[in-house]
Amino acid sequence: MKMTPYSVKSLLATTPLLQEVVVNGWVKTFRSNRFIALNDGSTLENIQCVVDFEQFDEALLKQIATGAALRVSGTLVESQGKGQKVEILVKEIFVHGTADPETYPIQPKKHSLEFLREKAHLRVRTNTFAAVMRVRSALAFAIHKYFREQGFYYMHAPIITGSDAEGAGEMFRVTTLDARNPPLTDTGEVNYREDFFGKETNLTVSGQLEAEAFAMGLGKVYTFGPTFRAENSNTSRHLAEFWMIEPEMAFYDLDANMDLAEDFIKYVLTYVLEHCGTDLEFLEQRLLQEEKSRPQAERSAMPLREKLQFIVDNQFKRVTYTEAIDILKNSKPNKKKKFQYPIEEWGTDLQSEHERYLVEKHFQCPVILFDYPAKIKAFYMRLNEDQKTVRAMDILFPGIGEIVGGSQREERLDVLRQKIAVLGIDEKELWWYLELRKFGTAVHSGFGLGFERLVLFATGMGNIRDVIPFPRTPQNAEF
RNA sequence: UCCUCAGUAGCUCAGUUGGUUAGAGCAUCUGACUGUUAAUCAGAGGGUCACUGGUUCGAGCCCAGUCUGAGGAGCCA
Repeated sequence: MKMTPYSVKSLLATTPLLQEVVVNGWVKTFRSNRFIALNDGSTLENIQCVVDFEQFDEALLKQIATGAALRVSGTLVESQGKGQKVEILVKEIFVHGTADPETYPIQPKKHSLEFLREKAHLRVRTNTFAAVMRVRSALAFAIHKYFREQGFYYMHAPIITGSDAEGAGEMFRVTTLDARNPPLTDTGEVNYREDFFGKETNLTVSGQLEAEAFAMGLGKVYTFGPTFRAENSNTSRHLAEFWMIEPEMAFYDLDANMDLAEDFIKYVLTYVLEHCGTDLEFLEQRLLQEEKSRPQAERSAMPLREKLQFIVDNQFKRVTYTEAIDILKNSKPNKKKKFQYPIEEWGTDLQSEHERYLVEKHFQCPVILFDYPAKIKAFYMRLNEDQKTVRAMDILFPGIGEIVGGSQREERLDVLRQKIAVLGIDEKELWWYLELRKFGTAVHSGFGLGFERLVLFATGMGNIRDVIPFPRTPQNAEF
């Protein structure tokens, strides 16, 4: 008898019953020497497989422990128990592979996220990580779906970059030179002319410059790929390798850019609310349990799904940097000197505590800050008429902080050259970027969205290392 | 990188003012039971108290250094 195996997900939705079925999966628990809870990753829920232990070899039953991989065949019937609608009356069990309970670390109990981080190769077998990774996959799909429906083209920006003027932090060097004995120039410097590319190269910190080039031909494009930052960042919001979505649109000004970013975020959150109900419900309960032990003030204001729905239903508040400074200046914590960095003058960058006050206390919803002082933002952002501010925007989310950073790009060649000169960047490094302004330049805009920060928000998880399969952080590239 | 906190059984954690043989739950093993939902009941095994050095008659507890982890800050997405 050869049958195509069912997924657990499809079995749980199967009617009518009394069919002969085959299913593969891993044992979650084996209760009373009779009930196997089997899961194959297709859904959070398990299929209960009922074994008449008198009919099976004792040696076989001993192999059925948490973590073992099985193929089970039998009859799908209505369950006599209360926890599930259907179950399989088992006729045959094949053990693909055992999992010795003495050494298998994922036992049916609560494990700390820190412990599971050290078992990243096994943690996807837990309910929490399987749910997070299914939501992550759905979000990635929704992103492509959204842009496709909006007439965007997906482009692949290079991972290895030769530009060192991107100004988005420390970079990882890419080289084939012998680290212990590199070729040197007459002046004793490392001679990169002898390196693979004949120049210094790094892993990309942003696909933006290349996306701008493509937007000026394809109109609307987006990148969605890995990004690398060699910053020594040790926080729950930073990774050395992460995934970023960077749309870039010709003929879009900053207002259109903000409209797109807001619509985009709402679309993908709506998608997971509609398609990941079971997983989100589980993650919501998990969060509720976790927060029970915390004081009221530190708990989430809303359950997870309600929070996501709230984001979808409400307009993001749009505030200029100048307005934000006024709000902060007149805020209670500033007057009572509660801020570690008091707001004194226009022109300084906002600290985390200021952003959190605006988002979590003052507006209590996502905030888009725009028109920042030119001197605290990157050289490629478009200068406003006031000559002081640039058309930059950051979207701030409760609990996450900055989830999007974007701008209208400086399309005027003379203005851009002047800014490059002031910053002391060599024009030769950006020759092709400047040519985009020389030939058929146009108003254009774009932004970058940190994918893991989006997953963090959508799943209610607290640490970015728990929403990416195998996190890379300073001093850690295991797996 | 800076600040703060932590490291005790496979896992989660308790361990009093420094005092004799370091405890619990889960997991494991043995037995009982068998329509269970992280099954239950009885018993058993399981420890270099992160590491190195110091103070003391005596250190899991005090001190110094190192390592690892977490939270916050900076950098940013």
